[in-house]
Amino acid sequence: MNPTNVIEIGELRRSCASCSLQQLCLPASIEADELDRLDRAVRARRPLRRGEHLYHQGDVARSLFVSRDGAFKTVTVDPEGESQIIGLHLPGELIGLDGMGSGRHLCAAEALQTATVCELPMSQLETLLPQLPGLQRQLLRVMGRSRDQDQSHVELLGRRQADDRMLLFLHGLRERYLLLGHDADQITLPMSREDMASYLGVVLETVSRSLGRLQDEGLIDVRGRQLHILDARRLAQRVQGEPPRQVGS
Amino acid sequence: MNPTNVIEIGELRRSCASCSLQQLCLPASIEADELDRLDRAVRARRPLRRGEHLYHQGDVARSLFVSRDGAFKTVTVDPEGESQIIGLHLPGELIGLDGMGSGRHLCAAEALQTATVCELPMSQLETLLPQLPGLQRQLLRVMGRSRDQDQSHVELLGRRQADDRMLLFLHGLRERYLLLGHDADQITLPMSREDMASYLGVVLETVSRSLGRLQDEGLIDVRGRQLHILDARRLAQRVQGEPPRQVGS
DNA sequence: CGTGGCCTTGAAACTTTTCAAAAATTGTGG
DNA sequence: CCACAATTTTTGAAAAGTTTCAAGGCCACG
Repeated sequence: MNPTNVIEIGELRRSCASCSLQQLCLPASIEADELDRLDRAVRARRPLRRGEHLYHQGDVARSLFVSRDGAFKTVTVDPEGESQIIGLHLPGELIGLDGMGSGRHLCAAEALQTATVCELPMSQLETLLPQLPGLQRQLLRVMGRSRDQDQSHVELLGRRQADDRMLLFLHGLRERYLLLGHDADQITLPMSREDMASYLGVVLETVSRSLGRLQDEGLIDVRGRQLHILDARRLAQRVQGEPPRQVGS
Repeated sequence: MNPTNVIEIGELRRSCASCSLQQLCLPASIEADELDRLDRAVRARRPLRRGEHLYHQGDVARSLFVSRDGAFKTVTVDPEGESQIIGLHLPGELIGLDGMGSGRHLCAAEALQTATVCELPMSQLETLLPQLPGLQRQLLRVMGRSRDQDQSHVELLGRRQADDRMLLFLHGLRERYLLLGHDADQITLPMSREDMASYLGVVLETVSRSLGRLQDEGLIDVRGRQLHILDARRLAQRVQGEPPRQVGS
Protein backbone atom coordinates (compact mmCIF):
# COMPACT_ATOMS: atom_id res chain seq x y z
CA MET A 1 0.00 0.00 0.00
CA ASN A 2 1.70 3.16 -1.16
CA PRO A 3 1.22 6.66 0.26
CA THR A 4 -0.99 7.72 -2.63
CA ASN A 5 -3.47 5.01 -1.81
CA VAL A 6 -3.51 5.95 1.82
CA ILE A 7 -4.39 9.50 0.91
CA GLU A 8 -7.07 8.38 -1.51
CA ILE A 9 -8.74 6.15 1.01
CA GLY A 10 -8.63 8.96 3.50
CA GLU A 11 -10.39 11.15 0.96
CA LEU A 12 -13.00 8.55 0.30
CA ARG A 13 -13.97 8.35 3.94
CA ARG A 14 -15.06 11.95 4.14
CA SER A 15 -18.68 11.87 5.21
CA CYS A 16 -21.70 13.55 3.70
CA ALA A 17 -21.76 15.82 6.73
CA SER A 18 -18.50 17.46 5.74
CA CYS A 19 -18.95 17.39 1.98
CA SER A 20 -18.87 20.70 0.19
CA LEU A 21 -21.69 19.55 -2.03
CA GLN A 22 -24.01 18.88 0.87
CA GLN A 23 -26.36 21.68 0.04
CA LEU A 24 -26.79 20.51 -3.56
CA CYS A 25 -26.88 16.80 -2.95
CA LEU A 26 -29.11 14.32 -1.22
CA PRO A 27 -28.15 15.28 2.34
CA ALA A 28 -29.55 18.81 2.03
CA SER A 29 -32.17 19.55 4.65
CA ILE A 30 -31.88 16.18 6.29
CA GLU A 31 -31.70 15.96 10.06
CA ALA A 32 -28.40 15.17 11.74
CA ASP A 33 -29.38 11.70 12.94
CA GLU A 34 -30.85 10.83 9.55
CA LEU A 35 -27.73 12.12 7.86
CA ASP A 36 -25.67 9.67 9.83
CA ARG A 37 -27.70 6.76 8.51
CA LEU A 38 -27.52 8.01 4.94
CA ASP A 39 -23.83 8.46 5.39
CA ARG A 40 -23.33 4.82 6.26
CA ALA A 41 -25.31 3.70 3.23
CA VAL A 42 -23.15 5.67 0.82
CA ARG A 43 -20.32 3.59 -0.51
CA ALA A 44 -16.78 4.65 -1.11
CA ARG A 45 -15.45 4.24 -4.63
CA ARG A 46 -12.02 4.42 -6.07
CA PRO A 47 -11.50 7.49 -8.25
CA LEU A 48 -12.25 7.11 -11.94
CA ARG A 49 -9.94 8.31 -14.63
CA ARG A 50 -11.07 10.20 -17.67
CA GLY A 51 -12.82 7.83 -20.04
CA GLU A 52 -13.73 5.27 -17.40
CA HIS A 53 -17.36 4.27 -17.06
CA LEU A 54 -19.58 4.36 -14.03
CA TYR A 55 -21.94 2.03 -15.86
CA HIS A 56 -22.67 0.94 -19.40
CA GLN A 57 -25.80 1.08 -21.49
CA GLY A 58 -27.94 -1.96 -20.68
CA ASP A 59 -26.42 -2.58 -17.26
CA VAL A 60 -28.80 -3.43 -14.46
CA ALA A 61 -29.32 -0.22 -12.50
CA ARG A 62 -28.00 -0.95 -9.04
CA SER A 63 -27.07 2.46 -7.70
CA LEU A 64 -27.43 6.20 -7.88
CA PHE A 65 -24.24 8.23 -8.08
CA VAL A 66 -23.06 11.72 -7.36
CA SER A 67 -19.69 13.03 -8.43
CA ARG A 68 -17.77 14.93 -5.79
CA ASP A 69 -15.44 16.30 -8.40
CA GLY A 70 -15.06 15.66 -12.07
CA ALA A 71 -17.83 15.88 -14.63
CA PHE A 72 -19.56 13.00 -16.41
CA LYS A 73 -21.34 12.61 -19.69
CA THR A 74 -24.17 10.21 -20.37
CA VAL A 75 -24.22 8.68 -23.83
CA THR A 76 -26.70 6.51 -25.70
CA VAL A 77 -26.07 4.54 -28.80
CA ASP A 78 -29.27 4.91 -30.79
CA PRO A 79 -30.82 2.28 -33.07
CA GLU A 80 -28.95 3.74 -36.03
CA GLY A 81 -25.72 2.94 -34.23
CA GLU A 82 -24.73 6.55 -33.65
CA SER A 83 -23.87 7.71 -30.17
CA GLN A 84 -25.44 10.80 -28.75
CA ILE A 85 -24.64 12.80 -25.65
CA ILE A 86 -27.77 13.00 -23.60
CA GLY A 87 -26.49 14.56 -20.43
CA LEU A 88 -23.68 16.49 -18.79
CA HIS A 89 -23.33 16.04 -15.06
CA LEU A 90 -21.29 18.43 -12.95
CA PRO A 91 -20.30 17.66 -9.36
CA GLY A 92 -23.27 17.40 -7.03
CA GLU A 93 -25.66 16.34 -9.77
CA LEU A 94 -27.37 12.97 -9.64
CA ILE A 95 -26.20 10.32 -12.11
CA GLY A 96 -28.03 7.10 -12.82
CA LEU A 97 -31.68 8.08 -12.99
CA ASP A 98 -31.76 6.68 -16.52
CA GLY A 99 -32.11 3.28 -14.90
CA MET A 100 -35.16 3.94 -12.78
CA GLY A 101 -37.78 3.46 -15.47
CA SER A 102 -36.85 0.03 -16.73
CA GLY A 103 -34.34 -1.20 -14.18
CA ARG A 104 -31.58 -1.05 -16.76
CA HIS A 105 -29.48 1.90 -17.76
CA LEU A 106 -30.51 3.55 -21.01
CA CYS A 107 -27.17 5.37 -21.17
CA ALA A 108 -23.56 4.83 -20.36
CA ALA A 109 -21.98 7.25 -17.87
CA GLU A 110 -18.38 8.19 -18.63
CA ALA A 111 -15.98 10.37 -16.67
CA LEU A 112 -14.84 13.48 -18.53
CA GLN A 113 -12.03 14.05 -16.06
CA THR A 114 -10.59 12.25 -13.08
CA ALA A 115 -13.54 11.97 -10.74
CA THR A 116 -14.46 10.71 -7.32
CA VAL A 117 -18.02 9.61 -6.85
CA CYS A 118 -20.37 8.65 -4.08
CA GLU A 119 -22.54 5.61 -4.65
CA LEU A 120 -25.89 4.92 -3.07
CA PRO A 121 -27.07 1.38 -3.83
CA MET A 122 -30.74 1.09 -4.78
CA SER A 123 -31.20 -1.63 -2.19
CA GLN A 124 -30.07 0.75 0.55
CA LEU A 125 -32.24 3.47 -0.92
CA GLU A 126 -35.33 1.28 -0.74
CA THR A 127 -34.59 0.46 2.87
CA LEU A 128 -33.83 4.01 3.89
CA LEU A 129 -36.59 5.85 2.05
CA PRO A 130 -39.54 4.76 4.18
CA GLN A 131 -37.54 5.43 7.33
CA LEU A 132 -36.14 8.85 6.53
CA PRO A 133 -38.86 11.31 5.55
CA GLY A 134 -36.23 14.00 5.00
CA LEU A 135 -34.46 11.84 2.43
CA GLN A 136 -37.76 11.16 0.78
CA ARG A 137 -38.55 14.80 0.23
CA GLN A 138 -35.02 15.56 -0.83
CA LEU A 139 -34.83 12.71 -3.34
CA LEU A 140 -38.00 13.91 -5.03
CA ARG A 141 -36.61 17.43 -5.17
CA VAL A 142 -33.27 16.32 -6.54
CA MET A 143 -34.94 14.09 -9.12
CA GLY A 144 -37.11 17.04 -10.02
CA ARG A 145 -34.10 19.26 -10.53
CA SER A 146 -32.53 16.62 -12.72
CA ARG A 147 -35.72 16.60 -14.77
CA ASP A 148 -35.56 20.39 -15.03
CA GLN A 149 -32.04 20.00 -16.37
CA ASP A 150 -33.34 17.65 -19.07
CA GLN A 151 -36.07 20.11 -19.91
CA SER A 152 -33.48 22.83 -20.45
CA HIS A 153 -31.75 20.48 -22.83
CA VAL A 154 -34.98 19.97 -24.76
CA GLU A 155 -35.51 23.73 -24.89
CA LEU A 156 -31.96 24.13 -26.17
CA LEU A 157 -32.42 21.53 -28.89
CA GLY A 158 -35.70 23.14 -29.86
CA ARG A 159 -33.88 26.28 -31.04
CA ARG A 160 -33.25 26.17 -34.73
CA GLN A 161 -30.13 28.28 -35.01
CA ALA A 162 -26.79 26.89 -33.95
CA ASP A 163 -25.81 30.16 -32.27
CA ASP A 164 -28.98 30.16 -30.17
CA ARG A 165 -28.21 26.67 -28.97
CA MET A 166 -24.64 27.61 -28.15
CA LEU A 167 -25.77 30.70 -26.29
CA LEU A 168 -28.20 28.66 -24.23
CA PHE A 169 -25.52 26.06 -23.59
CA LEU A 170 -22.93 28.55 -22.41
CA HIS A 171 -25.42 30.45 -20.31
CA GLY A 172 -26.63 27.27 -18.64
CA LEU A 173 -23.09 26.12 -18.03
CA ARG A 174 -22.27 29.44 -16.45
CA GLU A 175 -25.21 29.24 -14.10
CA ARG A 176 -24.31 25.74 -13.03
CA TYR A 177 -20.71 26.68 -12.31
CA LEU A 178 -21.93 29.69 -10.34
CA LEU A 179 -24.03 27.38 -8.20
CA LEU A 180 -20.93 25.31 -7.54
CA GLY A 181 -19.08 28.41 -6.38
CA HIS A 182 -16.63 28.38 -9.27
CA ASP A 183 -15.42 31.38 -11.18
CA ALA A 184 -18.09 30.98 -13.79
CA ASP A 185 -16.66 33.48 -16.25
CA GLN A 186 -13.46 31.55 -16.69
CA ILE A 187 -14.33 27.98 -17.49
CA THR A 188 -12.41 25.01 -18.75
CA LEU A 189 -14.92 23.38 -21.05
CA PRO A 190 -15.55 19.84 -19.82
CA MET A 191 -16.12 18.39 -23.29
CA SER A 192 -14.48 18.20 -26.68
CA ARG A 193 -15.98 20.00 -29.66
CA GLU A 194 -17.33 16.71 -30.87
CA ASP A 195 -19.09 16.03 -27.57
CA MET A 196 -20.51 19.54 -27.53
CA ALA A 197 -21.71 19.04 -31.10
CA SER A 198 -23.53 15.89 -30.11
CA TYR A 199 -25.06 17.57 -27.08
CA LEU A 200 -26.20 20.51 -29.22
CA GLY A 201 -27.45 18.42 -32.12
CA VAL A 202 -25.09 19.83 -34.74
CA VAL A 203 -21.79 18.74 -36.31
CA LEU A 204 -18.49 19.69 -34.75
CA GLU A 205 -17.57 22.16 -37.47
CA THR A 206 -20.70 24.08 -36.63
CA VAL A 207 -19.68 24.24 -32.97
CA SER A 208 -16.33 25.62 -33.99
CA ARG A 209 -17.87 28.24 -36.24
CA SER A 210 -20.49 29.21 -33.72
CA LEU A 211 -17.89 29.75 -31.02
CA GLY A 212 -15.94 31.78 -33.57
CA ARG A 213 -18.92 34.03 -34.27
CA LEU A 214 -19.61 34.62 -30.59
CA GLN A 215 -15.95 35.45 -30.14
CA ASP A 216 -15.98 37.92 -33.05
CA GLU A 217 -19.00 39.46 -31.40
CA GLY A 218 -16.93 40.07 -28.29
CA LEU A 219 -19.04 37.91 -26.05
CA ILE A 220 -16.48 35.28 -25.26
CA ASP A 221 -12.86 34.38 -25.74
CA VAL A 222 -12.08 30.75 -26.53
CA ARG A 223 -8.72 29.12 -26.89
CA GLY A 224 -9.24 25.39 -27.13
CA ARG A 225 -11.01 24.42 -23.97
CA GLN A 226 -10.32 27.64 -22.12
CA LEU A 227 -13.43 29.76 -22.21
CA HIS A 228 -13.63 33.32 -20.92
CA ILE A 229 -17.04 34.86 -20.78
CA LEU A 230 -16.26 38.47 -21.49
CA ASP A 231 -19.73 39.93 -21.24
CA ALA A 232 -22.05 37.83 -19.10
CA ARG A 233 -24.64 40.57 -19.12
CA ARG A 234 -24.94 40.60 -22.86
CA LEU A 235 -24.79 36.82 -22.96
CA ALA A 236 -27.93 36.82 -20.83
CA GLN A 237 -29.54 39.40 -23.13
CA ARG A 238 -28.71 37.37 -26.20
CA VAL A 239 -30.30 34.31 -24.59
CA GLN A 240 -33.40 36.42 -24.07
CA GLY A 241 -33.68 37.22 -27.73
CA GLU A 242 -31.57 40.34 -28.16
CA PRO A 243 -30.12 40.30 -31.67
CA PRO A 244 -26.34 40.17 -32.16
CA ARG A 245 -24.73 43.58 -32.08
CA GLN A 246 -23.17 44.75 -35.35
CA VAL A 247 -19.58 43.53 -35.43
CA GLY A 248 -17.04 45.80 -37.08
CA SER A 249 -15.19 44.13 -39.94
CA MET B 1 -78.41 19.45 -11.42
CA ASN B 2 -79.09 18.14 -14.92
CA PRO B 3 -78.75 14.55 -16.11
CA THR B 4 -75.42 15.24 -17.80
CA ASN B 5 -73.88 16.26 -14.51
CA VAL B 6 -75.16 13.19 -12.78
CA ILE B 7 -73.50 11.02 -15.35
CA GLU B 8 -70.27 12.97 -15.08
CA ILE B 9 -70.11 12.68 -11.35
CA GLY B 10 -70.80 8.99 -11.64
CA GLU B 11 -67.85 8.73 -14.00
CA LEU B 12 -65.61 10.66 -11.67
CA ARG B 13 -66.22 8.27 -8.82
CA ARG B 14 -64.76 5.29 -10.58
CA SER B 15 -61.96 4.07 -8.36
CA CYS B 16 -58.37 3.28 -9.20
CA ALA B 17 -59.21 -0.37 -8.64
CA SER B 18 -61.49 -0.45 -11.65
CA CYS B 19 -59.58 1.94 -13.90
CA SER B 20 -58.43 0.59 -17.23
CA LEU B 21 -55.14 2.42 -16.81
CA GLN B 22 -54.34 0.70 -13.56
CA GLN B 23 -51.43 -1.24 -14.94
CA LEU B 24 -49.78 1.88 -16.37
CA CYS B 25 -50.50 4.26 -13.57
CA LEU B 26 -49.57 4.66 -9.94
CA PRO B 27 -51.72 1.81 -8.61
CA ALA B 28 -49.78 -0.85 -10.52
CA SER B 29 -48.38 -3.51 -8.24
CA ILE B 30 -49.82 -1.96 -5.12
CA GLU B 31 -51.54 -4.19 -2.60
CA ALA B 32 -55.31 -4.13 -2.31
CA ASP B 33 -55.42 -2.47 1.09
CA GLU B 34 -52.86 0.13 0.03
CA LEU B 35 -54.81 0.72 -3.15
CA ASP B 36 -57.83 1.63 -1.11
CA ARG B 37 -55.93 4.35 0.71
CA LEU B 38 -54.46 5.71 -2.50
CA ASP B 39 -57.90 5.66 -4.00
CA ARG B 40 -59.27 7.91 -1.28
CA ALA B 41 -56.44 10.39 -1.76
CA VAL B 42 -57.11 10.78 -5.46
CA ARG B 43 -59.45 13.66 -6.12
CA ALA B 44 -62.24 13.81 -8.62
CA ARG B 45 -62.08 16.59 -11.20
CA ARG B 46 -64.56 17.92 -13.63
CA PRO B 47 -63.69 17.07 -17.23
CA LEU B 48 -61.59 19.60 -19.10
CA ARG B 49 -62.41 20.77 -22.57
CA ARG B 50 -59.87 21.14 -25.31
CA GLY B 51 -57.70 24.18 -24.64
CA GLU B 52 -58.34 24.26 -20.88
CA HIS B 53 -55.36 24.19 -18.57
CA LEU B 54 -54.55 21.85 -15.76
CA TYR B 55 -52.05 24.40 -14.52
CA HIS B 56 -50.13 27.36 -15.82
CA GLN B 57 -46.44 28.11 -16.02
CA GLY B 58 -45.31 29.54 -12.70
CA ASP B 59 -48.16 28.05 -10.66
CA VAL B 60 -47.26 26.52 -7.33
CA ALA B 61 -47.08 22.77 -7.91
CA ARG B 62 -49.78 21.31 -5.72
CA SER B 63 -50.63 18.04 -7.40
CA LEU B 64 -49.66 15.30 -9.77
CA PHE B 65 -52.15 14.40 -12.48
CA VAL B 66 -52.95 11.50 -14.73
CA SER B 67 -55.36 11.74 -17.61
CA ARG B 68 -57.89 8.92 -17.89
CA ASP B 69 -58.71 9.92 -21.41
CA GLY B 70 -57.69 12.83 -23.54
CA ALA B 71 -54.12 13.86 -24.24
CA PHE B 72 -52.28 16.88 -22.86
CA LYS B 73 -49.41 19.00 -24.05
CA THR B 74 -46.95 20.78 -21.81
CA VAL B 75 -45.74 24.14 -23.06
CA THR B 76 -43.09 26.58 -21.89
CA VAL B 77 -42.72 30.15 -22.91
CA ASP B 78 -38.98 30.62 -23.17
CA PRO B 79 -37.04 33.80 -22.34
CA GLU B 80 -37.34 34.90 -25.98
CA GLY B 81 -41.08 34.88 -25.57
CA GLU B 82 -41.67 31.96 -27.91
CA SER B 83 -43.66 29.00 -26.71
CA GLN B 84 -42.32 25.51 -27.14
CA ILE B 85 -44.00 22.16 -26.73
CA ILE B 86 -41.98 20.20 -24.25
CA GLY B 87 -44.15 17.18 -23.72
CA LEU B 88 -47.06 15.14 -25.00
CA HIS B 89 -48.96 13.14 -22.41
CA LEU B 90 -51.27 10.33 -23.39
CA PRO B 91 -53.74 8.75 -20.95
CA GLY B 92 -52.04 6.98 -18.06
CA GLU B 93 -48.94 9.16 -18.21
CA LEU B 94 -47.97 11.33 -15.27
CA ILE B 95 -48.44 15.09 -15.65
CA GLY B 96 -46.99 17.69 -13.31
CA LEU B 97 -43.48 16.47 -12.60
CA ASP B 98 -42.19 19.77 -13.98
CA GLY B 99 -43.06 21.24 -10.61
CA MET B 100 -41.06 18.90 -8.41
CA GLY B 101 -37.69 20.58 -8.80
CA SER B 102 -38.56 24.11 -7.81
CA GLY B 103 -42.04 23.77 -6.35
CA ARG B 104 -43.45 25.75 -9.25
CA HIS B 105 -44.51 24.53 -12.64
CA LEU B 106 -42.02 25.20 -15.41
CA CYS B 107 -44.67 24.47 -18.03
CA ALA B 108 -48.34 24.91 -18.61
CA ALA B 109 -50.40 21.76 -19.15
CA GLU B 110 -53.19 22.11 -21.71
CA ALA B 111 -55.82 19.59 -22.79
CA LEU B 112 -55.61 18.64 -26.45
CA GLN B 113 -59.06 17.07 -26.34
CA THR B 114 -61.83 16.75 -23.82
CA ALA B 115 -60.17 14.98 -20.92
CA THR B 116 -60.91 13.60 -17.51
CA VAL B 117 -58.04 13.55 -15.06
CA CYS B 118 -57.19 12.13 -11.69
CA GLU B 119 -55.47 14.44 -9.25
CA LEU B 120 -53.18 13.41 -6.42
CA PRO B 121 -52.35 16.36 -4.17
CA MET B 122 -48.71 16.62 -3.14
CA SER B 123 -49.75 16.94 0.49
CA GLN B 124 -51.50 13.58 0.29
CA LEU B 125 -48.54 12.13 -1.52
CA GLU B 126 -46.17 13.18 1.22
CA THR B 127 -48.40 11.60 3.82
CA LEU B 128 -48.96 8.40 1.91
CA LEU B 129 -45.45 7.75 0.64
CA PRO B 130 -43.80 6.75 3.92
CA GLN B 131 -46.77 4.55 4.76
CA LEU B 132 -47.18 2.72 1.47
CA PRO B 133 -43.94 1.06 0.36
CA GLY B 134 -45.69 -0.18 -2.78
CA LEU B 135 -46.58 3.34 -3.80
CA GLN B 136 -43.05 4.40 -3.13
CA ARG B 137 -41.56 1.89 -5.52
CA GLN B 138 -44.21 2.54 -8.10
CA LEU B 139 -43.79 6.31 -7.99
CA LEU B 140 -40.08 6.00 -8.59
CA ARG B 141 -40.73 3.66 -11.49
CA VAL B 142 -43.35 5.89 -13.03
CA MET B 143 -41.17 8.97 -12.62
CA GLY B 144 -38.38 6.98 -14.22
CA ARG B 145 -40.54 6.12 -17.19
CA SER B 146 -41.48 9.74 -17.55
CA ARG B 147 -37.79 10.58 -17.60
CA ASP B 148 -37.24 7.91 -20.26
CA GLN B 149 -39.93 9.62 -22.30
CA ASP B 150 -38.04 12.91 -22.04
CA GLN B 151 -34.86 11.17 -23.06
CA SER B 152 -36.55 9.88 -26.20
CA HIS B 153 -37.53 13.45 -26.95
CA VAL B 154 -33.92 14.56 -26.58
CA GLU B 155 -32.80 11.74 -28.87
CA LEU B 156 -35.42 12.80 -31.40
CA LEU B 157 -34.32 16.44 -31.31
CA GLY B 158 -30.72 15.35 -31.67
CA ARG B 159 -31.41 14.03 -35.19
CA ARG B 160 -30.51 16.58 -37.77
CA GLN B 161 -32.87 15.65 -40.59
CA ALA B 162 -36.54 16.56 -40.36
CA ASP B 163 -37.59 13.18 -41.74
CA ASP B 164 -35.58 11.33 -39.10
CA ARG B 165 -37.30 13.30 -36.37
CA MET B 166 -40.70 12.64 -37.89
CA LEU B 167 -39.96 8.95 -38.20
CA LEU B 168 -38.92 8.76 -34.56
CA PHE B 169 -42.00 10.73 -33.55
CA LEU B 170 -44.43 8.51 -35.43
CA HIS B 171 -42.73 5.36 -34.26
CA GLY B 172 -42.80 6.49 -30.64
CA LEU B 173 -46.42 7.52 -30.93
CA ARG B 174 -47.29 4.15 -32.37
CA GLU B 175 -45.63 2.32 -29.50
CA ARG B 176 -47.42 4.41 -26.94
CA TYR B 177 -50.81 3.81 -28.52
CA LEU B 178 -50.04 0.11 -28.68
CA LEU B 179 -49.37 0.13 -24.95
CA LEU B 180 -52.75 1.75 -24.45
CA GLY B 181 -54.40 -1.02 -26.42
CA HIS B 182 -55.46 1.25 -29.27
CA ASP B 183 -55.32 0.41 -32.93
CA ALA B 184 -51.90 1.96 -33.29
CA ASP B 185 -51.82 1.90 -37.09
CA GLN B 186 -54.83 4.13 -37.41
CA ILE B 187 -54.28 7.18 -35.29
CA THR B 188 -55.94 10.54 -34.97
CA LEU B 189 -53.00 12.83 -34.43
CA PRO B 190 -53.46 14.58 -31.11
CA MET B 191 -51.75 17.80 -32.19
CA SER B 192 -51.89 20.38 -34.96
CA ARG B 193 -49.04 20.68 -37.45
CA GLU B 194 -47.85 23.72 -35.57
CA ASP B 195 -47.70 21.82 -32.28
CA MET B 196 -45.91 18.95 -33.95
CA ALA B 197 -43.47 21.41 -35.45
CA SER B 198 -42.70 22.86 -32.06
CA TYR B 199 -42.28 19.41 -30.55
CA LEU B 200 -39.95 18.40 -33.37
CA GLY B 201 -37.95 21.61 -33.41
CA VAL B 202 -38.82 22.62 -36.98
CA VAL B 203 -41.32 24.99 -38.61
CA LEU B 204 -44.78 23.80 -39.54
CA GLU B 205 -44.13 23.86 -43.28
CA THR B 206 -41.36 21.36 -42.70
CA VAL B 207 -43.73 19.06 -40.84
CA SER B 208 -46.13 19.21 -43.75
CA ARG B 209 -43.42 18.45 -46.30
CA SER B 210 -41.92 15.68 -44.21
CA LEU B 211 -45.29 13.96 -43.85
CA GLY B 212 -45.69 14.39 -47.60
CA ARG B 213 -42.39 12.68 -48.31
CA LEU B 214 -43.18 9.76 -46.00
CA GLN B 215 -46.52 9.43 -47.72
CA ASP B 216 -44.94 9.44 -51.18
CA GLU B 217 -42.65 6.74 -49.90
CA GLY B 218 -45.69 4.61 -49.10
CA LEU B 219 -45.02 4.46 -45.37
CA ILE B 220 -48.06 6.34 -44.20
CA ASP B 221 -51.25 7.90 -45.38
CA VAL B 222 -52.21 11.27 -43.89
CA ARG B 223 -55.36 13.25 -44.41
CA GLY B 224 -55.37 16.12 -41.99
CA ARG B 225 -55.20 14.55 -38.56
CA GLN B 226 -56.06 11.05 -39.72
CA LEU B 227 -52.89 9.02 -39.89
CA HIS B 228 -52.69 5.49 -41.26
CA ILE B 229 -49.43 3.70 -40.77
CA LEU B 230 -49.30 1.55 -43.88
CA ASP B 231 -46.03 -0.26 -43.24
CA ALA B 232 -45.13 -0.42 -39.57
CA ARG B 233 -42.37 -2.89 -40.31
CA ARG B 234 -40.57 -0.56 -42.63
CA LEU B 235 -41.24 2.37 -40.32
CA ALA B 236 -39.26 0.51 -37.68
CA GLN B 237 -36.50 -0.21 -40.18
CA ARG B 238 -36.30 3.43 -41.22
CA VAL B 239 -35.99 4.42 -37.57
CA GLN B 240 -33.10 2.01 -37.34
CA GLY B 241 -31.23 3.70 -40.14
CA GLU B 242 -32.51 1.96 -43.26
CA PRO B 243 -32.41 4.47 -46.12
CA PRO B 244 -35.65 5.47 -47.88
CA ARG B 245 -36.62 3.12 -50.65
CA GLN B 246 -36.54 4.55 -54.17
CA VAL B 247 -39.88 6.17 -54.90
CA GLY B 248 -41.13 5.96 -58.46
CA SER B 249 -41.76 9.39 -60.00
C1' DC C 1 11.36 17.55 -33.17
C1' DG C 2 8.03 14.60 -35.16
C1' DT C 3 3.45 12.35 -34.54
C1' DG C 4 -1.30 12.04 -33.63
C1' DG C 5 -5.33 14.05 -32.01
C1' DC C 6 -8.12 18.02 -31.87
C1' DC C 7 -9.66 22.22 -33.68
C1' DT C 8 -10.31 25.72 -37.29
C1' DT C 9 -11.27 27.31 -41.85
C1' DG C 10 -12.92 27.25 -46.75
C1' DA C 11 -16.01 26.13 -50.59
C1' DA C 12 -19.69 23.48 -52.53
C1' DA C 13 -23.87 20.71 -51.76
C1' DC C 14 -27.82 20.14 -49.39
C1' DT C 15 -31.70 21.11 -46.16
C1' DT C 16 -34.51 24.03 -43.83
C1' DT C 17 -36.57 28.42 -43.25
C1' DT C 18 -38.97 32.31 -44.91
C1' DC C 19 -42.37 34.54 -47.43
C1' DA C 20 -46.33 34.23 -50.27
C1' DA C 21 -50.36 32.23 -51.99
C1' DA C 22 -53.55 28.46 -52.95
C1' DA C 23 -56.14 24.47 -51.19
C1' DA C 24 -58.44 21.98 -47.72
C1' DT C 25 -60.80 21.59 -43.49
C1' DT C 26 -63.52 23.11 -39.61
C1' DG C 27 -66.95 25.60 -37.43
C1' DT C 28 -71.13 28.51 -37.69
C1' DG C 29 -75.32 30.63 -38.80
C1' DG C 30 -78.96 30.88 -41.89
C1' DC D 1 -78.04 20.81 -44.69
C1' DC D 2 -75.72 24.20 -47.24
C1' DA D 3 -72.81 28.10 -47.73
C1' DC D 4 -69.53 31.24 -45.86
C1' DA D 5 -65.83 32.66 -42.97
C1' DA D 6 -62.01 31.46 -40.36
C1' DT D 7 -58.47 28.47 -39.53
C1' DT D 8 -55.31 25.01 -40.77
C1' DT D 9 -52.59 22.72 -44.09
C1' DT D 10 -50.19 22.29 -48.38
C1' DT D 11 -47.27 23.94 -51.99
C1' DG D 12 -43.83 26.89 -54.49
C1' DA D 13 -39.66 29.64 -54.98
C1' DA D 14 -35.95 32.26 -53.08
C1' DA D 15 -32.97 33.11 -49.09
C1' DA D 16 -30.51 31.59 -45.21
C1' DG D 17 -28.11 28.26 -42.50
C1' DT D 18 -25.98 23.77 -41.80
C1' DT D 19 -23.53 19.87 -43.35
C1' DT D 20 -20.07 17.71 -46.01
C1' DC D 21 -15.64 17.17 -47.73
C1' DA D 22 -11.03 18.69 -47.81
C1' DA D 23 -7.02 20.88 -46.13
C1' DG D 24 -4.25 23.31 -42.89
C1' DG D 25 -2.96 24.79 -38.12
C1' DC D 26 -2.25 24.01 -33.29
C1' DC D 27 -1.01 21.56 -29.21
C1' DA D 28 0.47 18.02 -26.15
C1' DC D 29 3.30 14.19 -25.67
C1' DG D 30 6.72 10.93 -26.36
